[in-house]
Amino acid sequence: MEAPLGKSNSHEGSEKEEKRLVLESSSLADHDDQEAAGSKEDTLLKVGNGGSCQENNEMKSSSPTQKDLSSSKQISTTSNMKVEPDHSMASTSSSRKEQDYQLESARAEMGEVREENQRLKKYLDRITDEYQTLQMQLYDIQEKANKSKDVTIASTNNIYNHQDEESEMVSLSLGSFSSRPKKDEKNKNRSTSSQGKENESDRESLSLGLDCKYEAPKSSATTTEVPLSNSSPASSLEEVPKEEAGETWPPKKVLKTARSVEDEVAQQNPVKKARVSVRARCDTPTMNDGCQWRKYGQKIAKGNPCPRAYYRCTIAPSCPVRKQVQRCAEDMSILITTYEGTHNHPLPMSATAMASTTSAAASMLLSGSSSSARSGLNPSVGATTTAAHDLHGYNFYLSDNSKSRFYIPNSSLSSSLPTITLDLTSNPPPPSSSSNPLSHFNKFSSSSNSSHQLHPPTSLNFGSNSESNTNMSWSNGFLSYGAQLPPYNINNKNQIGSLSSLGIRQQQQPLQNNIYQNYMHKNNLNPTPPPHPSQGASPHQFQPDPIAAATKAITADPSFQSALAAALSSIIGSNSNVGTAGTTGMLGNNNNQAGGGDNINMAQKFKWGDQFAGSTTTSSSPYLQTQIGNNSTIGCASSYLNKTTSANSQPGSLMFLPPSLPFASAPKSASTSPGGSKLAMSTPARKRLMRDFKRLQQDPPAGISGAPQDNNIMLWNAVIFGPDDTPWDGGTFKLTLQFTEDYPNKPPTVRFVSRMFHPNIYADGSICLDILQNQWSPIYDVAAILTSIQSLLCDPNPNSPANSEAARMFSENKREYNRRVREIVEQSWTAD
DNA sequence: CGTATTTGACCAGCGC
DNA sequence: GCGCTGGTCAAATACG
Repeated sequence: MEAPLGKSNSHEGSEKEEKRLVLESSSLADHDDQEAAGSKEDTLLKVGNGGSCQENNEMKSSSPTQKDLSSSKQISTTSNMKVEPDHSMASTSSSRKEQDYQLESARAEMGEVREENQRLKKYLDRITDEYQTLQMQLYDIQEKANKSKDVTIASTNNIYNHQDEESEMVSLSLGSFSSRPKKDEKNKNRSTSSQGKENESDRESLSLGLDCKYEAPKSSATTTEVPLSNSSPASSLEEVPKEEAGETWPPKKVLKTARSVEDEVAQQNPVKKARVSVRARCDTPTMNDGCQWRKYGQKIAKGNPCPRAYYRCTIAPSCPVRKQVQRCAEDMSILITTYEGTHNHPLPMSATAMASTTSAAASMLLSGSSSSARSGLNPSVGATTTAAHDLHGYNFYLSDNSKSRFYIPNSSLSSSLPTITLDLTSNPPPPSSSSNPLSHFNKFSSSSNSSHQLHPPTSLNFGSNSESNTNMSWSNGFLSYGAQLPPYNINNKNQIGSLSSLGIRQQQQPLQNNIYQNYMHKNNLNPTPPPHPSQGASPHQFQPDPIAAATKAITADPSFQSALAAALSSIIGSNSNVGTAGTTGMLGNNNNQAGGGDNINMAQKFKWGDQFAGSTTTSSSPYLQTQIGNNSTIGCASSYLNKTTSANSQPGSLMFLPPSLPFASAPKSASTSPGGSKLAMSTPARKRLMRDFKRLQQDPPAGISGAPQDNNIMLWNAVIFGPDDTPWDGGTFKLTLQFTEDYPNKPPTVRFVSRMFHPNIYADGSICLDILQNQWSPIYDVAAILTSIQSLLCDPNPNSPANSEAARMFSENKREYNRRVREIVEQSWTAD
């Protein structure tokens, strides 16, 4: 791969043109491209020594990096053209004419390629449309079926299921351009034992996406199929925007109605299942993943003194999804939740994040399996997709029990299903790899001792060439696979797993507490969470004046009334929650009853909430963003999100305390919030902002308040309270956040309205903060932004001053700096 | 009293 | 074939 790349570097211009063309093609083509690229490499290597003529640049454009379905055509063209220079160098105008002719023909070829790309694009669009149509039909059918729960539905169920399967297949085929063959397969298989055949067809469809030549020879009843994964990796990329649009995951989940016996057998057929295991630090018996679960069993598993609990999804009586929950034997603070199966019902908002994540993870697992199977056929490309993966910034690795089966498509053991693990407990890379420049984001790592070691470490960039890719992590993503890393790193206290969009607050809190405790430990502070205005029965006793002043300041400004309204309603409505939060640092909403039924209720209370596919925490804050250690390399102040090891980091007290003034948990407020019908939410950005807003309400970081303006969700007003026990203590600082339709792909423009004196805040209120600029990631939501800014207040970076005076003062005369800050704080009380 | 959880029994798959 | 293990079921129990 490298050699041809190097050779083609001299033709970057033509490459760009070619890439432009290529970008139009579906990402699914990539699999084929890689193989095609491989052959191209050979060609280039053979003929590429003939020097390079400018005239031929266009024709040499078929670099290995290009992605085009019709690259094979170009290969021949390229090779021909590459040979040409040898002649041209030795001859004169006659050969030049020949070159021109070749150039013309090459251009013609490119035109054909463009047309072919267009055709493929249309084909993809059509498939997508069909898929959406099927979705709609499924919804209708399910609604009818639910209304008339009649036994006779059993017969029609087959039809529905078939349609569901088709839908599922379509979704799987979105990336493979193989829906038609699949449908044929379905028809063929309809009359027989549907499950195995379905597997086969699914398998084929998936394999087509990876390697058209691959045939699952042992597939029928022994192939692994991932009900969790309704999306191929490629479609996953596309799904994220859809998910933002609130219709991806639940709809994709097959909406099977009353489960027939066959279906039941099928669903429980281990052959069909893959598992997604989530490791997370959690103090509670189960993670709150937004779903409603019922415990149906408990068992002591071998090698672990902690019992393993078995849960099944009870959102829908027919839902086949089950999960196992068990404490990690090595570290009791880690909860291992293993999901299995596919929800066959729409999910509550709060559950979609985990569901989509596990779905994508399982999808990757499947794709890895497929590719690995294929690798046997074509080892040169097999490694490209066989890997642990990174999704949404989480650590993925293949579990040990999958090491033998993950790569063997015909696994049939229920006890050792293909499993992919999301490690949310810490960063997997060991210290030796911590300096890896790719470690900006959490990476996939294959499990230790697994056969993944067969694949050398490398990286893939998924879709990073597409700005339109709204997938939070793909666009950032390096896929580091084959890394010979331990599956998880429990002991690395400085590395905190990234848990952003899983919607698991229970996971977050312990992690946050870790951050907090780390901070406290580093600073020799009493780990007891500092008091906070809203905490306890007499919250205001601590700082009555600042809070009163803050309230006055806020109320004085009509533009912040929405934020205030939300805050007040949350206070009124969340006393109990705050009370339960107590000193544990847990947020009030965390009901860890094995179900999260409360979440569901809450989600249902949000009438508008169901329109969101992602949970309110799908975009939850990247509190746990892996520390990068690049503070000094960034022009602006580095967010605490990026430097969890910073000794000067923001006290976690505010973050990890029970919610303060801001919305504690107020479903009630949702109906009265600006998030109602007033706010148009037709675009992904708006929908995402609504989710951010809801999350701010449900799970507000302490000391932060924010809300969109009444008639413009793209413009938010926010208030940040100065962190306690800092010179900023008691300050109430107003900000505006101006979002664009590119959000969350692009950061909002954040500006302090209140007058500030801070090394990283310009005179006009704009903020020099890395995550608002070059370190922005779509996983950051409003809460994360505000929390970062809040953290920035007492953790400035004087090396990249936006306010040179403040920076100098901060560095040279801290006393005077603090005095100026206090002035600002006092001004914030009376500011307009 | 309805619902959720617990717990022992049962079953299936796998390895020896 | 037997034992081990994982997974599920369902009666018993606990809880609100």
